[in-house]
Amino acid sequence: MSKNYDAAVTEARWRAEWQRLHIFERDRSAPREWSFVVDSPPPTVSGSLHMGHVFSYTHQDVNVRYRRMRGWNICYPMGWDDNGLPTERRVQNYFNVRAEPGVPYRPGLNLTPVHERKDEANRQAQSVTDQGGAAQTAAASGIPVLGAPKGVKVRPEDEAPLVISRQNFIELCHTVTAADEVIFRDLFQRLGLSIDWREEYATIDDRCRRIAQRSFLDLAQKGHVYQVEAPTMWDVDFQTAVAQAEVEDREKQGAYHDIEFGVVKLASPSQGAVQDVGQNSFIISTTRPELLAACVGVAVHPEDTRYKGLIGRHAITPVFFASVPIFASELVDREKGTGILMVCTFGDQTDVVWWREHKLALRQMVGKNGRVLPRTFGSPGWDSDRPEQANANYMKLVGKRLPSARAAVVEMLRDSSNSALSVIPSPLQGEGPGVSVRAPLIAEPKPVTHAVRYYEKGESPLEYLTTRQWFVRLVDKKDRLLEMGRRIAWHPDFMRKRYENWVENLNVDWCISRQRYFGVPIPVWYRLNGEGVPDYSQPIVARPDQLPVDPMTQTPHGYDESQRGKPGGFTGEPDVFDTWFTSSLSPQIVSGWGEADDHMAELFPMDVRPQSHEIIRTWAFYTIAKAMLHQDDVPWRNVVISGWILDPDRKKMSKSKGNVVTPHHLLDQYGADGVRYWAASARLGMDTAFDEQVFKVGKRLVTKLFNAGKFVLQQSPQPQAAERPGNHSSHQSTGAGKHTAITNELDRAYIAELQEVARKATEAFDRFEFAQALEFAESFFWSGFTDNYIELVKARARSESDSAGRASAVSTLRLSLSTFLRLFAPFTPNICDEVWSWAFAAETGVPSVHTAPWPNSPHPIGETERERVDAMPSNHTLSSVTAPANAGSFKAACEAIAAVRKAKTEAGISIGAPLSNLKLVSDAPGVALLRPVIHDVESASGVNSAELAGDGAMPEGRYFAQIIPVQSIPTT
RNA sequence: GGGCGAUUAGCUCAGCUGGUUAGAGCGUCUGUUUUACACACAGAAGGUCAGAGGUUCGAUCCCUCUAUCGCCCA
Repeated sequence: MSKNYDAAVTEARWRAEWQRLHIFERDRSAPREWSFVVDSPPPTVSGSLHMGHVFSYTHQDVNVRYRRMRGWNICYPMGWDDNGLPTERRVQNYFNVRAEPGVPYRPGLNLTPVHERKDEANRQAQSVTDQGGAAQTAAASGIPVLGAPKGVKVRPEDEAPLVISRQNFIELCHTVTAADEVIFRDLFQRLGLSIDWREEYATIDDRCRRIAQRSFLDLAQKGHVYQVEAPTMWDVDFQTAVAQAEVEDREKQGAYHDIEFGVVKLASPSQGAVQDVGQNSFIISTTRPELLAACVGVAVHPEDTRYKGLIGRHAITPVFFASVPIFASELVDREKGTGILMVCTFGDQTDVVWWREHKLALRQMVGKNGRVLPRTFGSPGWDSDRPEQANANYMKLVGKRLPSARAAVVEMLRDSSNSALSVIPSPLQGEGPGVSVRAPLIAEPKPVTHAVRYYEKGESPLEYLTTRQWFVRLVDKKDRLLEMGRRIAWHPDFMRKRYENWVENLNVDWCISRQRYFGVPIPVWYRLNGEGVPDYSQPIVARPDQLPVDPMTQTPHGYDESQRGKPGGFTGEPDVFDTWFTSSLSPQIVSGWGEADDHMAELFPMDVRPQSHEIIRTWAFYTIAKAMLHQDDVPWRNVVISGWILDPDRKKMSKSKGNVVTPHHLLDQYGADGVRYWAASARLGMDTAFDEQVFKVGKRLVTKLFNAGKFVLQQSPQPQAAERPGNHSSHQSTGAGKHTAITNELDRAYIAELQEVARKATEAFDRFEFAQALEFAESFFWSGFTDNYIELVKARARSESDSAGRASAVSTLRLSLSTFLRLFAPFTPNICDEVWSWAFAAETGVPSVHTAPWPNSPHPIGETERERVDAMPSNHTLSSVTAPANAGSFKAACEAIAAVRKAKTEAGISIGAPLSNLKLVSDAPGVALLRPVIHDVESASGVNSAELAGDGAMPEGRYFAQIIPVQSIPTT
């Protein structure tokens, strides 16, 4: 035993030891009722590692380690969520490449990452300039290239991206994610997560691809998926559809543009011209003037008296002179803007609803890349009363991105010749151009802050584009989804509400297709007709025995590769699944659903899903949906929600704010145990401000365990025995039965309290409230054990005369240490196993504390566990100790010694100073309680014999100490 | 605008089913080198439990309203 604890060395040793002992490995033959199955959400490895990962993944492990000690057969796998947009983005930036269809595959393509190319260029620059500072500046801003004309700088990231094939691009994605996985695996292992690494998977590997495609086949067979060309939320930068769950609102600065529309006069008023109040124009207020060319209607509230007369008539748009219907809808917000609004293809979700309900025209002016498409007014679907002027105006927009298109439209709106009223015949003003009318933009734009929808990972506002997409039908299954939510126990319970709110508000089906390369392919092909046009109405779905399949490189049954893309042949579906489509299958993946080694019967539904609250509406929701559609069951029985780590100002940590804390320096400084303590001390579901002080507390606990362990094992039950650990066979008994050595009243009373602490910690753990369990164990360890019990029995544990009392004290110290090591093992696994290994491993025959029985296992979960608990020697079993005569004996002794300490402090003498006289005053019951344990109080006080007075009135505290110190202590 | 949560010591947080004088750690102040530990120990100061009403014999806790903060959704 060394003087100080070296966390880094010890933790590395135990990580290796746990692997060697195979203690994290699931017993694959164990029955379902003894198994505890964890559905750990596979992290997205292309994201940055932060303390949030450490936080919530530690929560999982703490619960898992507890359950393992209770004797459950643990299934704790880990996967990596590799596919998706973030990976592609990383690969694009990392190698400066772009994939394009039709580019030939280059086998063995070996690319240097951009930053390495920069380093290389930097080295060359350094050798030329020979100036460190200059080279650094060059590396940051651009570096001179050898052979290039002087002063010309080329940055690798400024070079045009290398265009590569789909297959090469996918290979690069695999390369990058494989490297990312290593980083995550290292962190998780360093944290000491007790994962069964034999079960490691990646959502992009063959097995997961097969299961994801099997999921699609099952949904197709059950009629839950469909394909349709429909307006879908679309990210113009990434050029892909996004699902409702991936959308977030951002408060953005915009402006209301007040634009005057014209009203077409009633052609043949049935009731005469009487009620034509002469309203030949109205003002709409819009934040999206750039969509004016896509205007297909005007909506007003049916009860809005201001516009009632307009319903059923037609409006004329300025600039493009299109005639569009004016209709009534309850969905119009009368308070917003002027209460009358233009309906476009498509400004938002409501436009889509109106387009469907009122059978409006479709004027798609925004392309998939977010630029304005070429269109011709005057052609079918693009009516205009003045096509030449409309087209001249529209030409100024074509090819522009939407922000600059907006500026251009606003300019046109300032031009009075673009007024809608200029084409409306007016009895007063005549008709046609040349009539003096005002500009359609009747006022300067009014700045406004409003919510704009973005893809959560995107930087341009989402557009609604009509594209062909695959969907899973969920909107018609809300009731069943809610029922599934009710069948799951949520911890804390109020988190269920978030799920329910999400389901209740669901209004579009789950769009599962993504226009990406790196992902699981949608396993379908389409027949091509004689003109080579795909027939989307009857997709060819892959056969089960083909999975996993890539329709872009493999062929459907009955076709061969030469027919690809040919008239009468076939074409492969180029799209891949939404990431959630695969990652929502983690319970099925771990259980091997439909695989040769199908373990659904042993592992499904799973016991617990640990996760944080921001993915309730996405990950948890989709996982519940999948289990419902495939297995008609819940995916798990419990969901345990971790909160968030906020920065010290209680703000959400984010890369853009630059307030993200990464874990590695904290692991170096406080050890895995210290970091785990920090994570485990947070209440379930609660967001917590990052506070480095808490790590310090964790490290303190580790040190204290080390020192307490050292002290306890240095005590010998017999005066003559050698002072070394492990030599305690004399009082050791094995198997169930009574602990014969612990006879002293104080010791028994102390053990009774420890037993109560263990019981409370166990109950807290069973509710997944690990922080409470830690709190119970920690406070009693510190104040009950180290500050008081050890101090009270120190003298007796070394007594040369009272051998029974000494044996009792030492046995209690050891049983107590054994108990605490097990209570803390889920939280600080390294130090606990280290101290356990000093003596208890050999003594109990249990090599790791993590496989020792939990100190409070009243109801073993099976025969194996019953045997394991029974095999524990009685000197490691709390329940083997005889109950005390008075339950309060220990507490009384603690209060008495506290009174003595207080008196000593007030007298200004050392806490260890001997006393010549001690009088303890209390009431009669207090004295009676204290009398049986007074000897330990006396020795801890430094007095030979104390006087007990039972007639005192106690203003505060139960005991009051009157002391006379030993006046002069001879110095030695 | 709707939903959920939070507000307790200078800071980070506990506080169970309503029940003596509201707790812990950190920080602060004072003291102690004591043989497991100075990464320790002992003692102390520090609170109108966000505010206002209500229910109750009794409210940090239950109810209503208000304020502030956070998240989610429109």
